[in-house]
Amino acid sequence: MSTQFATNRYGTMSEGRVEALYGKLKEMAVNFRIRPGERINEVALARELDASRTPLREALNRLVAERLIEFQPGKGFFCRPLDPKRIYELYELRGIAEEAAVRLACRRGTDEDLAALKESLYANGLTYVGKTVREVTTFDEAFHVGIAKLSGNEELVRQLMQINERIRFIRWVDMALRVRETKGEHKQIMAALEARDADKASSIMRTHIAKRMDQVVAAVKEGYSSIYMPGEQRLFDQPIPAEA
Amino acid sequence: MSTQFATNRYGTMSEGRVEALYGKLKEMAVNFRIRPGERINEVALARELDASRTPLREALNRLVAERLIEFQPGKGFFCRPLDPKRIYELYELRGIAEEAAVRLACRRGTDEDLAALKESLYANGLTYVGKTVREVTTFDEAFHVGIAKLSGNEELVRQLMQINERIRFIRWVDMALRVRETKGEHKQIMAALEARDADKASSIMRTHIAKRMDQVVAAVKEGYSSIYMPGEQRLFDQPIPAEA
DNA sequence: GCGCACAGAGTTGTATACAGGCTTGTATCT
DNA sequence: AGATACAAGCCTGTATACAACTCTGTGCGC
Repeated sequence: MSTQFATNRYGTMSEGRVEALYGKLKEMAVNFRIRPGERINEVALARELDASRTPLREALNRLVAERLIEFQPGKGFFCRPLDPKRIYELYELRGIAEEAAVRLACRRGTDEDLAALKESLYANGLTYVGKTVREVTTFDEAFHVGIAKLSGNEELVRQLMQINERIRFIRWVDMALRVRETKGEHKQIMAALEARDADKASSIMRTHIAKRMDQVVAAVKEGYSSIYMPGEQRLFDQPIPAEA
Repeated sequence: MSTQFATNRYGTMSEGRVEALYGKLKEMAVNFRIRPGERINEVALARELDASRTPLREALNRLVAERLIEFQPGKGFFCRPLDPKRIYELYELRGIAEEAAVRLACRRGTDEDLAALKESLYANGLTYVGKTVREVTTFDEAFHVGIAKLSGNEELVRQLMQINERIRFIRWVDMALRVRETKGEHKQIMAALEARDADKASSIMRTHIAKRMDQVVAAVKEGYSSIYMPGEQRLFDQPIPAEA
């Protein structure tokens, strides 16, 4: 055999066409490459993604179940809207999941696990200057998911990741405003984890997440026109300047 | 117009074909009408449900995203297996969600809400004798979901319902063994709610759920042959006898 | 007897066609 | 001018066809 990974008929290795489309579409929906509430034209999208409508619709249906896409019988598929109430609820849910996760992590994470997490925190989080908002948010999410993984509960991890996908766009806005606070808070959480202090860890976690909720929701409420720039999302791709 | 609800081309009212199939399939998957791990034959299933493969597959894809059905590219769709670890994790996740829900319910539920919940508890829960396991489990779920609704967080409610679907089959087993304890525990939770005692309510909730986890998981581990009767699920449909 | 190769049937994967709604723009009427 | 009815075009919904792949069972060689 010439290559380690043979490609099958889909051109990918062992991943079905539907899964590939699903991945691309998820990225589009998460990032609001499709505008909030916008109707999806299946034929156009199929052409754009170089696929046929059948697998496209199958992938879209998965996203409907994940609530990244909405569906109205007879009307078709739509991008989910940016709804303040929903975002508030998702932040709250995220808080619930993360608080529980960090408690479980205190109890179940091995010392090696904690060391590895700390390592990655310091490796990734040494500085945010020069990184883009997207990058910093990726690190942030990875840290939180890393904690959740220490809980040992894969379903909890999956649920957290699913919530994250649904609010990631908003978290960019969030992060663009308050990058500078996260690093310190992460260190605090890490310290509480190392001390195996579940109460302290979860309480820091709670305020860490709650702090962000209100102002973000307020921003969305005021009309997302200010935070949602159709087409242009360059803000999130610009490097963060050094402190003033 | 003759009838209040006109039927459209799908034979249902304003519900698309995919949604109808989705509903039927969900029922089949939740109840393990399809056996755990069993491969699904699309043509046969389509004929059985009197549909074509295209919408059937769309519905199945939604269930894949909800983890009630699994999918392997090139192989097809399978019923999810009965996996002890997963069930343990889902029970744990359920505990997390319900604990948070009852805390929020203490804070946000109005007195009228609580009164209505209590009403339904006493209306439904006066006695379990003569009811089937399925019926009792339905009431039980309704009570718990009722609490979650008082949290005001629809996403939390939805998440709880989704977890419930994934463990409902197991909860029948559970319930068949310990119906007699639930009523009292529900009354205790209700009392703590009325006293607006979030700590007490959540702690009762925790033990209420945790109590069930271990033995259920043990039962699944021993091989689900004992709890899963292929074809026959009559146990769950038999009336519960009076106490010995 | 055991293993392997191969053939055939069966099943999945996807493109496509067509029917039926939905949407939108226009023209007409009030 | 504004509202409404209508018609044309567009888009969705699903059936079906066909290609590609998987699985099973048989027969052959060892």
